[in-house]
Amino acid sequence: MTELVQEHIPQGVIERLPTYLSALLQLRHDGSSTASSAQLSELTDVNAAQIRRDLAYFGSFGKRGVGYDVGVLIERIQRILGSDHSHRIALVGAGNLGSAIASYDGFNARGFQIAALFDNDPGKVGSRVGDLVVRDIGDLARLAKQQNIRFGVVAVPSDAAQDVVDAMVDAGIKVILNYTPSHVTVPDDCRVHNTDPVRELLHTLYYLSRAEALAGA
Amino acid sequence: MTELVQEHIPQGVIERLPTYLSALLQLRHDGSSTASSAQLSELTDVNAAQIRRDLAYFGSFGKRGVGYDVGVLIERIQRILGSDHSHRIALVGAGNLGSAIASYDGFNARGFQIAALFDNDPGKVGSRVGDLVVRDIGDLARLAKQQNIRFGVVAVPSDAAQDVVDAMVDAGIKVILNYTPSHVTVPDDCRVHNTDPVRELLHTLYYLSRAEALAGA
DNA sequence: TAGATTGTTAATCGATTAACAATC
DNA sequence: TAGATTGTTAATCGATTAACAATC
Repeated sequence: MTELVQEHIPQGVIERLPTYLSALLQLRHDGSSTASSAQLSELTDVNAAQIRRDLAYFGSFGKRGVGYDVGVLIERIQRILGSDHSHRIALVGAGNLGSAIASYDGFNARGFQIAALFDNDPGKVGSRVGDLVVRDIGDLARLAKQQNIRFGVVAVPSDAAQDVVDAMVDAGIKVILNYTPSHVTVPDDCRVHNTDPVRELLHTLYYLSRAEALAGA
Repeated sequence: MTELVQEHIPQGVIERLPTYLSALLQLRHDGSSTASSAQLSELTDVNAAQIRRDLAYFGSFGKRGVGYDVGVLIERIQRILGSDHSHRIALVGAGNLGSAIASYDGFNARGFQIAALFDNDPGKVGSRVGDLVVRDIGDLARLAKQQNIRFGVVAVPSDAAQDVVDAMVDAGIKVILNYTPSHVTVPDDCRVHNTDPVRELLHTLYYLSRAEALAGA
């Protein structure tokens, strides 16, 4: 029996699922076993009708008059997203940023595991960063293929970004998180997400400027 | 003479302006003096008609038959966003992550300046990180008010996040970039942006799972 | 003038939300 | 049964885009 899924699901829906999941994980952590769309709305700043509508794209997971079972909904959303099992990540760059990412506790808790840490500095290769031993960047392709790693995180100096990305693509990595401000290119079957803090600041700056203009006027 | 600006501008428009700005800065860096909406479309993956439509919310900046003057458009977008002058940022946390952010070269290049770095560890206070001297977190409010700092970046351990955010709010900071996985709360007149890499990975994971399901079937 | 490209309209497309019957 | 809340419809709202007259 195959799952019934509508042919096209709006991107906005997919982007909100992780938000719902975060809220649900928090609810479970706090000991709640059920949640209504109204409660989820409170926690996520998403309209309650929209939450129900979004979930309905994938099936009916709630009980009328009762709400949603937190555990069940977590499981269903994780299944939909494909995070019902752990995914391995290759992290490249063992400097300050790489070390910070390697010890970031947000990955493991939510289905991602940093499987290997690479650097091109012979002085760093072999040293430990948290639980990881720094490996030579030359081993990336072999290890990534061996372990079927499809996620990569780039935490190297800007001017090395494209080279690292190219190496990741060659290694079969499909989703890349780029922490450098460099614009990098990848083939069509890969995705890059640039974590550009300035872009976010610029966008909020617009609203801030207007609020201050109003207050000052 | 006041600027003519429509009463309401869609949020999507505001969110795309930084994208256009990045492309234009790159074009200027590469020596181009004019750009058509078709060229910008190529660089940004945004429909050319939409770029023209978006810009038209704020005025008419181009020349028919010619295109947009890169320098002029950069200046106009920076003026619209409020990034035509530099903004000071207070960074809290002088660990690996804080040190990496302090030396991130993407801020200065685009109108943001890390004005001060704070930590609560007496062993770190007074030491240097790049060009900055680590200051005591107790000095945040005084310095932020003195220098009219309205941007804050949180790079501390998760369990200290809310305390730091509270201190930032007290110090008059209005826009906060939270690098911890903790959910933090702020008053209505402040904005928090959580840089949650897992959220982005989860969302791309959905598409990746489907692509692989198709390929495997 | 001929060619190019903007600014803008009007049509399409898609997402959001209020409302409510179904039902736990 | 009465109360609550889902799942879903239908209406609204808003954003995207093709098309083209204006014009450099």
